[in-house]
Amino acid sequence: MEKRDKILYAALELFATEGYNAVSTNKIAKYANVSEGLIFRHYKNKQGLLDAILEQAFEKVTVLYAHILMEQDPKEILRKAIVLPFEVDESEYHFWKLQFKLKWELEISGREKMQPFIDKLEWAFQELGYQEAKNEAELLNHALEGIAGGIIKQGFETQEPLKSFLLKKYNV
Amino acid sequence: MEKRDKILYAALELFATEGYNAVSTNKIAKYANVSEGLIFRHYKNKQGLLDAILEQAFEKVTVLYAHILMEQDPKEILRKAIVLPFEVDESEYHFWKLQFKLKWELEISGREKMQPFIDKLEWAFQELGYQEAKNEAELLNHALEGIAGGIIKQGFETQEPLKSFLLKKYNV
DNA sequence: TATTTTTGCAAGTGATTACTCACTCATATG
DNA sequence: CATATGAGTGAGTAATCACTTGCAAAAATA
Repeated sequence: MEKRDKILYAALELFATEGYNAVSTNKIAKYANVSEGLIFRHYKNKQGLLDAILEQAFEKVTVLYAHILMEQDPKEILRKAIVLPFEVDESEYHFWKLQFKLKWELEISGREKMQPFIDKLEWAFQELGYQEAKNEAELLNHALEGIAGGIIKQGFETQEPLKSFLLKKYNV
Repeated sequence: MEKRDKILYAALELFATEGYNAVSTNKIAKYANVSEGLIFRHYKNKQGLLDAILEQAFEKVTVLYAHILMEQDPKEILRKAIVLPFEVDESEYHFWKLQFKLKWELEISGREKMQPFIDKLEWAFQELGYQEAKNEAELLNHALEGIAGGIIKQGFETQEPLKSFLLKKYNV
């Protein structure tokens, strides 16, 4: 692995576990086994390093949601949406944790990227004859975000019962 | 207001808006119109200042949940729980935002304090004849946390429709 | 092979960090 | 009045912060 990437992944892991402001560039360098100056040769500054990480994260999110956004069967949309948080690859765990952390630490909303997903949920609920499709979509999204957060903070198993429960509830 | 309290409220506001690690004691002192040294006369260190804030926050949370924990009518429990996020006093806004921020920035769970509330929800669902009371309680809790977070980040109005929607959904 | 470009490091930079110290002042108590 | 005490300050402290510089080795290009 190139040192440039070692820096990025070290920063990702540290940012995700300790937070952006709590991690110094010196710490990143030591964790990546690299001189501190090299960070600034490859990235403009600390913020630029974070931007590079978020860009990669954005790609991963895009891929993850792609299957759902392409799906045409409303029931299948709901099923895939519910199952989604439970099928996040462990190797991408840090990316997800960082999303949640930054959402609050730096007030990076992430809402814009989610909107197409929520819209698709709304459409699915509409197709299935739900009266208040929009509210149903917002509510399910809240629940799924809560589940994802629960998985990140307390582990997989704690949220597992909610998966089958939701699948049953929405009959998918 | 005593300077000791001015420090506390200045720190609360700054921590809530910018985050714990992003705010220096120098900044707090200037914001509170106080010498930096005074912070450390009244509080052991920066962490001690945060602890004092959280202690006050804990009392507020306790009061807020007290009404629900004392309630005996299951329907009324659900109704009060759903309405709760919408009735947070604006003067306590910073306390709430700080809770969410610290939950992720410093990984302070807050789960322990919530557990009696979730248990009460479960009991209410059980009384109302719901099959999977525990899952219903966890799900509603996730939704309500999502709504509270939405109120804090995007404002009251954005979540308003979900209130009446939930009240209707649970028939309370 | 000669020359340029990229990659990398060690040792810096000034600014900022959390925190301490020596001290003054106001009030209270004997 | 004399003295003890706690509130308050402003100038420090060493450590750490994000970031820069000078220079060498390596790699790519000619």
